[in-house]
Amino acid sequence: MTLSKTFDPTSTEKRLYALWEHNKAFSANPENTQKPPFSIMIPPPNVTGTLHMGHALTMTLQDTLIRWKRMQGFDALWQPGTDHAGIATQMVVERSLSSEGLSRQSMGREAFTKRVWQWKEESGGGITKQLRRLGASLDWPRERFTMDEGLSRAVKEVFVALYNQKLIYRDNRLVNWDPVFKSAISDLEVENKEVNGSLWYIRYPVDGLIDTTLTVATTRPETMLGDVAVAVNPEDERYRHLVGKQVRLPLTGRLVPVVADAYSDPEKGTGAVKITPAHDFNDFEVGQRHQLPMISVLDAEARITLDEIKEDLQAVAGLADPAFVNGLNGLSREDARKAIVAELDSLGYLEKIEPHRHQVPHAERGGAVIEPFLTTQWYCDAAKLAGPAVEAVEDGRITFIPKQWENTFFAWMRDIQPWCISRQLWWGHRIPAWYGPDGHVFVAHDEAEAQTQADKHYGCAVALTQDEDVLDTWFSSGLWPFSTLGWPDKTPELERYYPTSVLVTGFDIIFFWVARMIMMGQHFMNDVPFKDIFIHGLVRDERGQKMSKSKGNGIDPLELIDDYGADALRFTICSLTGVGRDVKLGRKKVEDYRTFVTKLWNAARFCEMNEIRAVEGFKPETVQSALGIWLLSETSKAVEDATKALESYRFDEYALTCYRFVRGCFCDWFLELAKPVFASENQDEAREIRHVAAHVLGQILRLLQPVMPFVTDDLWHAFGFGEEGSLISQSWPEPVQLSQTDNARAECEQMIRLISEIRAVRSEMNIPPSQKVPVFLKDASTEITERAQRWQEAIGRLARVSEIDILEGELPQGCAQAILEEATLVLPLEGIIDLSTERKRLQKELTKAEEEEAKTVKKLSNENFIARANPEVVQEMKDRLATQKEECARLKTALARII
RNA sequence: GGGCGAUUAGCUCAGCGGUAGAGCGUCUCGUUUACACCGAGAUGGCCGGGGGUUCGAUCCCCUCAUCGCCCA
Repeated sequence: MTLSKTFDPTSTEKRLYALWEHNKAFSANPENTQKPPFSIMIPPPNVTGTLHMGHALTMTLQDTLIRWKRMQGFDALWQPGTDHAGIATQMVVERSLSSEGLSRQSMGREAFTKRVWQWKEESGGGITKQLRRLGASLDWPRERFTMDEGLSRAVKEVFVALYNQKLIYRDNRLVNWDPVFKSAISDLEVENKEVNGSLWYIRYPVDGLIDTTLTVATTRPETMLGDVAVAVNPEDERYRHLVGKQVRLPLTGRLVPVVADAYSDPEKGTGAVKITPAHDFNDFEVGQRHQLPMISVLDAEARITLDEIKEDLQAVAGLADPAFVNGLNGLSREDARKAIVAELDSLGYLEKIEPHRHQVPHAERGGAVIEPFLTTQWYCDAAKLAGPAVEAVEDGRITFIPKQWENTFFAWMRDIQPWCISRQLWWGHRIPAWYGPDGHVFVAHDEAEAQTQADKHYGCAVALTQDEDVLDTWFSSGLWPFSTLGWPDKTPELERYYPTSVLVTGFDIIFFWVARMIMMGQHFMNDVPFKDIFIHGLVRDERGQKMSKSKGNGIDPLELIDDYGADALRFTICSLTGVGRDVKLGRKKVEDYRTFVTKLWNAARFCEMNEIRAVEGFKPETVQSALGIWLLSETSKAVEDATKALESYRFDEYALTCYRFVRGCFCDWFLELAKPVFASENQDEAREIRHVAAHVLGQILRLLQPVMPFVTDDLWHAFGFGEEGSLISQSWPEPVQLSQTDNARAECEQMIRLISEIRAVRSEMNIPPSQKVPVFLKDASTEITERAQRWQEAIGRLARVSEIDILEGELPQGCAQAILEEATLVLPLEGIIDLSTERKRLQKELTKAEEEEAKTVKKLSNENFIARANPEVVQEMKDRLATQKEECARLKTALARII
């Protein structure tokens, strides 16, 4: 076959991916005990999700690792799947219902759930198709979904077990409440946003002291209906005399105590703070410390409700009017606030209003202002589960890369709060708890089991009703590393792939997901879920801005793949993934790295044109030519570096190593130096160089397969290395140890330096490449001379040299000169160059060389250096000085020769 | 307020005790049998400021500044 002029990513990607899938090239094989296992769990994307750059980043890294390990001979499992994303999915389906004039309430739970499943089958999981476009080699037949039967069984099993172990319980406490969804949400799903608000200063009359008021400052005046105390700092002299007294609340007329509590900050506001335990997390704790009642005055939709206070409303002239308060019933938070502030103002209890910037909690999804809300929810005792999870990281069974994330993990785990696991949604794992007529709870795997428990408990048959709520999506995600492998059954997969090898994810879900997997894994599997955790950064745009829909600065990875190919995108991502750094990615970067794909393609075309084909049984040890040995040893170095880079998750170094080797070594030097060999009479050498080229091209394709799977496989097949689609299952290259490479290396490196020197002189002297120039060697060793003779053809082509010879006698007029070790390269250019330019050029070189020499001299003249530094370093400096001195001397001589 | 990270060439980033590097950009030259999605060459840096440790600091320690993230 003949390679087309350019690489066509689109058709190649489509063809190869289908072929790989057809060949089951991504399949793990738990029965194959010959190979050691290596496994990665995909962080399950949201089933409503579409591929964004964040996915492209994390999946590219994972795919690179899994492809690399597969080549290294591991039985590699990359476990695919998606999660059911309770809130997000329910939102999506409710939105489409509302466009049909329907609502979830009107259709009922069962019909709604059915509808969600229907949506999932038809439109959900589109991301799995998109991952294929990226080239992700996931073991698709093993794809899982958190709502699958198997995973649901795991969820029930875990819930029941934790309940029986008293690690799951019900509790009435404050939760973060989304008043739009009317559901509890996790602390972690709350985003605090700084907003411009106000601080309202309100006077509370002190009971029994005429004309004495205590002024509280608050950001939420509407909650004063539910105030149960005013707190002042016990150290605060201003208020000490008031502690133990009571104040009368404006509007409601209730009496509440003044308590001393360190929570009150004397520096903030007036130093006196109103306490509303049912509507503020800090106040809740103050309330508990002082055994204060909790009064809710907002309902599930964050509207004023008077249910708990209407009995106690008092009429106090000029202070409290029950009619006003009754009028607030059903008002939104915002409207109630306006009405209350206006009323306080007109009654004269509003002292002042100050502008105030403060944090307001918002729901991450939907964006509603979160309301702390007092409800009964299911909780998981995360503190108990955290212990063994922390230990696993402490004793090194789990390693974070980069390590500093361990501190973040520890800090959160050591102060972990009870985990609210119930959600007031319909889409998710319904809580396996049933209630008897008196509210007694029975937790069981299914209704029958609950019924049996109930029958026993009550001594007679009673009707049970199941808990309406579902579990937090992260509850099921926390089980992902073992539930996907078949737990609670003892499957071969579970036995073989748990614990998994590495988890690759972003730092934004360390708490949400990573920590929970470790807790659940330790508790139920009695082992860590993964050994390494590679935490990568976030994808940002070129200017370092976070990509977001609202900013409109996001880039669609699929568009990039369409325009530049998946290989280019993947290579760009790897190149930019340093340790612990965000990835700034723009279209331009991908465009730039695409040139590398093209370069590889063109190099391959050159090889093809020169009849370079895969050679069966090639033995690197038999290579005789300096060029061949040099390339093979450079290849070994690249293989070693690339492997080391991948071993330490240095994707940037891996990419860079390949880039430099292919471009800087293989293309720029080897192929160029090979041209004269191919053109020469020496058929033996030409054949050998062809074989070396073929071998190294094969090594390059192997090295790049993990990151650029498409173009490499295409070439692999084209060059006859193997069947189409077979590169993925080839072995990872190993460095070869050649004996006696020193001479060959020295020779090639010296000739490269020689060519570079001549090129530099020519370029600086502005000699056009079309003009060939002879080069004479002065003071050259026989070694250089012989080498230069042997490489005459190559030097001629690459340095545009007409002939290279030893300089007999004196320098001709008008020469340019360059220093190469002990030799001086002389380019006779009379009439072509301006002598003063050459003088300036040499003078500049000399100045630079003298500066370097001076540095070394300074160092060596420091007695302390000689006495205290490592002797090897001292010797190195002495050698360096000798070289520098010689170079300076030669440059001076060269300068002196210019008349 | 607490914690973490960053600060190196115009830009994006490596390096992290012993002559400051890459890619992109810029400038110059160029179409020599793979490649203009190209080649050759050059230009470009008080390695954020100050102090300390050391024979020697971009690198280790302290401190300040600026920016970013997380937690309150």
